[in-house]
Amino acid sequence: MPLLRRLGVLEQLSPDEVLLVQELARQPVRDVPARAVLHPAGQAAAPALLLSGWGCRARFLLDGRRQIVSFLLPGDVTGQVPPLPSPCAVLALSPLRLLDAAPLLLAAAEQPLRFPALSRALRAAAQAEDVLLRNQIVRLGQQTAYERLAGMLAEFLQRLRAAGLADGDSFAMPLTQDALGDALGLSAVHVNRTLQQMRRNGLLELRGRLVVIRDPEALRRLAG
Amino acid sequence: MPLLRRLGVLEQLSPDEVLLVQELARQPVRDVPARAVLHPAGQAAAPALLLSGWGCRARFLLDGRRQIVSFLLPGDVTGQVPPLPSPCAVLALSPLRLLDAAPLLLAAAEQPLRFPALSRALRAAAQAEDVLLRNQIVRLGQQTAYERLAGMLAEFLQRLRAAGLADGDSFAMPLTQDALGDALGLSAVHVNRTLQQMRRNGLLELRGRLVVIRDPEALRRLAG
DNA sequence: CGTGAACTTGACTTGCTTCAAGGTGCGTGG
DNA sequence: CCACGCACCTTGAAGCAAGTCAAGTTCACG
Repeated sequence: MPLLRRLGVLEQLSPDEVLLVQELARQPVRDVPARAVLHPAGQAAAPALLLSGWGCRARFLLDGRRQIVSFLLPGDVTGQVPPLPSPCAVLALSPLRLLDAAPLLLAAAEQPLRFPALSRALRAAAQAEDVLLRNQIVRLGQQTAYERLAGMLAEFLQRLRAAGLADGDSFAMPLTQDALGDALGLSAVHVNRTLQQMRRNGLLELRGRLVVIRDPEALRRLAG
Repeated sequence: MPLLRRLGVLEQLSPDEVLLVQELARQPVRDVPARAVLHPAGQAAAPALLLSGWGCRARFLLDGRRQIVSFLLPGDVTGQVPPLPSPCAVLALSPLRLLDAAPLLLAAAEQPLRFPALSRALRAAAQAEDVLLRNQIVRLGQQTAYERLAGMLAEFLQRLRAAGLADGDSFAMPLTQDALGDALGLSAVHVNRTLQQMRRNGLLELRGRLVVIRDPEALRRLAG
């Protein structure tokens, strides 16, 4: 379970916390097909824990342009208690398996002393999300298509590793080039050409949805 | 005082909170010249309350490119307790007057029941900052130079109004076109040309540092 | 098989950058 | 008081990264 992995890596869970998480695991799982809208922009959302699949937070302009603000990967938690309306829609980019995260968030918010590792881990996750937002701003503002893509892929590798979902330097990426473009402020055509250039330069290989990073060092250098 | 104004607008202060704020106002003010580095990237920062002047959070790439991640306007609070290292540097874009914000943040964090309006206001401010980050991502990812500039100026107007620093539809903007460019992912030259086009289109007037918005409606429409 | 979504490739266009050369306002020191 | 330097703004010309349009190709799936 990616969340356990992520929390466990960060902190040692207390017995009470282990119980809470085990109880969570017995909750019913919610399945959602690719392309589903988990909730539209401007609505308050029930918090959810992503077990598997990739989603995103996105904003739409009046003329249909779409900006993917951030990606949601397995182990991520979306929303908060109490739920607040957000200007971002949440979309499923692949089939998703979700768990209600309200018990988790409530426990951490209302009894931080009883669930110390959990609440610290959740605060750290929120902090990390903030850093990713700022990284995204740097990418979009200053970097070339080549650098943006490198940075994004490096970020995926790092996040999936933390969730135990990377196999060495490779991982499954259930994204269309269109979605990548909408996140990176590029056209899908240009994403395509840039990926090809990276393959030609020996940075990576693509086998269907599988991304194999051949030169992680260069990737990180490009990302800055 | 911009902070009082912003907090007061949002919430009614309790007597205890009024006392705390009055005590703060008796603290020594820290003055900082334009172009100063309040603290470099990667260092933990003491939290500060900005009384006057404009600053920014910025990140630098190895080759010198600079991305201004967010602007700090009067009434804004930077940093947290306990201080945490951040990948962003904090810079003064004009002369600044600062106050130590540690007492404020500590009070809100440790005695939320005694300072309810204050802690709610600070949470709301953090939330608002988050929204601005996402807006910035949409701007950089999807919008043209013209739209980006419109959105940024609309945001300035709105934020300065909340701080009581806008005079109708005009405000003082102590920014170079270079700084605007570094925030919007544009060259200073292009910021210049775009501003001229806005003037020609009757969107705004510039008189030195004074920005006079002539058509706030159009500005907001462009921003999306 | 057929159908649609995603990926690929080529030709052309464009928004923005870069480079370069002034112009302007202002503080500072002779 | 003037001259100098410096930071900032303005304008023109040329180049380029990325977008758009359009025509396939590949592949998964019913």
